[in-house]
Amino acid sequence: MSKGAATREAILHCGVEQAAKVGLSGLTIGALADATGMSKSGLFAHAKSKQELQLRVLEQARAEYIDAVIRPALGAPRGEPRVRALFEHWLASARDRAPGGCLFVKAAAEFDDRPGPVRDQLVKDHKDKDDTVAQIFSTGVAEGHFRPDADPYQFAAELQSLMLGYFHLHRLMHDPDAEQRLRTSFENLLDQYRVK
Amino acid sequence: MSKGAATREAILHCGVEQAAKVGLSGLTIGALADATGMSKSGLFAHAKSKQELQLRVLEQARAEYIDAVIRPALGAPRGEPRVRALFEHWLASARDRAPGGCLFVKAAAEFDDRPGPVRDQLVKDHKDKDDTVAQIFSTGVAEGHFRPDADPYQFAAELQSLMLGYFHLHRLMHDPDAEQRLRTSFENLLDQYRVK
DNA sequence: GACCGGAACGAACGGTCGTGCTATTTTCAT
DNA sequence: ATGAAAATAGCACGACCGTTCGTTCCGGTC
Repeated sequence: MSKGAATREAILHCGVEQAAKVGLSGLTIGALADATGMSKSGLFAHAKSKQELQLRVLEQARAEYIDAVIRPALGAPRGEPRVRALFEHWLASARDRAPGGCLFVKAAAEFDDRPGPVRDQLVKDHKDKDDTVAQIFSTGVAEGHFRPDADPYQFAAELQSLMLGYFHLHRLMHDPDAEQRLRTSFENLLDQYRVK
Repeated sequence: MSKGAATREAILHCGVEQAAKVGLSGLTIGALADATGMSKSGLFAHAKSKQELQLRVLEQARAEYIDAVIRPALGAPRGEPRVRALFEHWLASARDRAPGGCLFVKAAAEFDDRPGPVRDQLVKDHKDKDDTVAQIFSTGVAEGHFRPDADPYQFAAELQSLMLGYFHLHRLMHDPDAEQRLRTSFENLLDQYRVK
């Protein structure tokens, strides 16, 4: 790997970390330069603009999420086990990411009212994730684990809601019961969709 | 009402509006001064610091939330009707607040990793809200509408999750089905807790 | 050894931020 | 009507923002 590519990777890694703490808007060129031990201008040369940097960081976060959550889940057996694997990896990646919560949650709150390329990319990423979750759930329907009349996208939306609630309880409220509450809700959710 | 109190009220009203768009951190003295037709220093004189301004805006938003959601809900008959009233007013205040979503949602995402008075106040406000929701739900248990072994705070957490999910779908994804999905989830939630 | 292209640096720019200080205007009780 | 008090404006500051520019350093090529 060339020198430039290596530092660019380091920059993005630090960028995701910092953005998870202070958001994509709070992400600052100077602070990121300090964190990577570079000069502001040296770092800036790797991204033509701050917006470009935000998009790159978002792309990196997406890749990390896929590696940590989606891909491992797809390794589990089709149907409910795969849905459970998705849940467990999602929860683990959310719980253990310290400090700073999920970058996507923060970015979603930041950009839901700011049109532009960053927002567009964010919407696209979330759509992709919803598609994937819905498709994973569908294998559960095909396997006969879940009711055939279930709406996979309704499930995806409800699972997303639960995760958002968990983030809220865990990161803002520092509620020690956050994980237990999430697990309870998740089991209830599965019960709802399971074939009786 | 004295002149000063009037403008202070106008400032806070504009402040809540602006903070709902760009967040409590994105809230800027200069922009707020422009919005209210004042000079930066003139407006600044009303708040000793930006942090103080953030706290005042938060206080104002809390008051508006109580007026728009909590108080009307408490006017409904005890039990499930009151829970439903809470839900409807909450949804209405979230749906019709345009533009900019719920200030508390944005602020929660912004400050979950920034210790300080603002975060403390935010946690306190959310705790108060959870207490109120749990207590409203409890009247449903007392009335025999909900299962006596139900955990009111689990219900509060799940309702909060649903609202967060709705915000996500509605404000970021612009999903036209957001409200329908929320209503479906809410009915499922009530079913879960209802006495069979 | 001369040369070259990429990588990083330091300094500086224009702009905006929050925040003080000092006038000036406006309000209001007497 | 008048004088004290409150409200607002004007101005300047230091800090930090994203961005640009010229320069330097370093590894590989002829």
